[in-house]
Amino acid sequence: MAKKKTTAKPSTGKRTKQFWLMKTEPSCYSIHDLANETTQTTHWDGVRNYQARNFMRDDMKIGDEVLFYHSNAKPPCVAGTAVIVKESYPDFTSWDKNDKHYDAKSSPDNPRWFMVDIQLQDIFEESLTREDVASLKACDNIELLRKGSRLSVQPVRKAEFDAIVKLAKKKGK
DNA sequence: GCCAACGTTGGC
DNA sequence: GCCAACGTTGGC
Repeated sequence: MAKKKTTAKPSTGKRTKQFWLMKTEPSCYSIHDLANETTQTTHWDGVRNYQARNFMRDDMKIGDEVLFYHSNAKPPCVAGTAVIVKESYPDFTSWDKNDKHYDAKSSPDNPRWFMVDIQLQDIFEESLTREDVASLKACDNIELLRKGSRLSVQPVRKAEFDAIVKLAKKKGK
């Protein structure tokens, strides 16, 4: 019989809530489309980038909060917030031959791509532009504004999330 | 529409 | 394992 390992750290209490930013092109799927869904919830299908997938598959937990970002918009902006309501499960659109993001290497038996469900939390009265975000001291190092950054699912620091929400409320007045 | 920055693919 | 070629992302 194997001896029990004693090196593992004990699991102590709750995980801290994490924050994310998820990009979508509003011409494809906007925050208003999310608002129009039954229970204002949708599954985040179509991500075909490993780093973004790994964040969804491994790190996103129910209750985590999300900045909802409109890319390729005029102007591109943070449009509101959402919350994770279902943790990762296979992206079934990946084995749908008629889907735009079909991947022959993904199958129900061996899924390659994963997604989560998000629910709308808030639509900002005034969206925040990249310039707005850049004006925040707390966002000096935000991934979104890093040169060359293209990740469609990315972690956000709590201080960044809070500062963005705060500015959105101020701007919306 | 342009194009810089990335990520993936595939020959070698 | 290298890296050129190609396709994609996304701001401007």
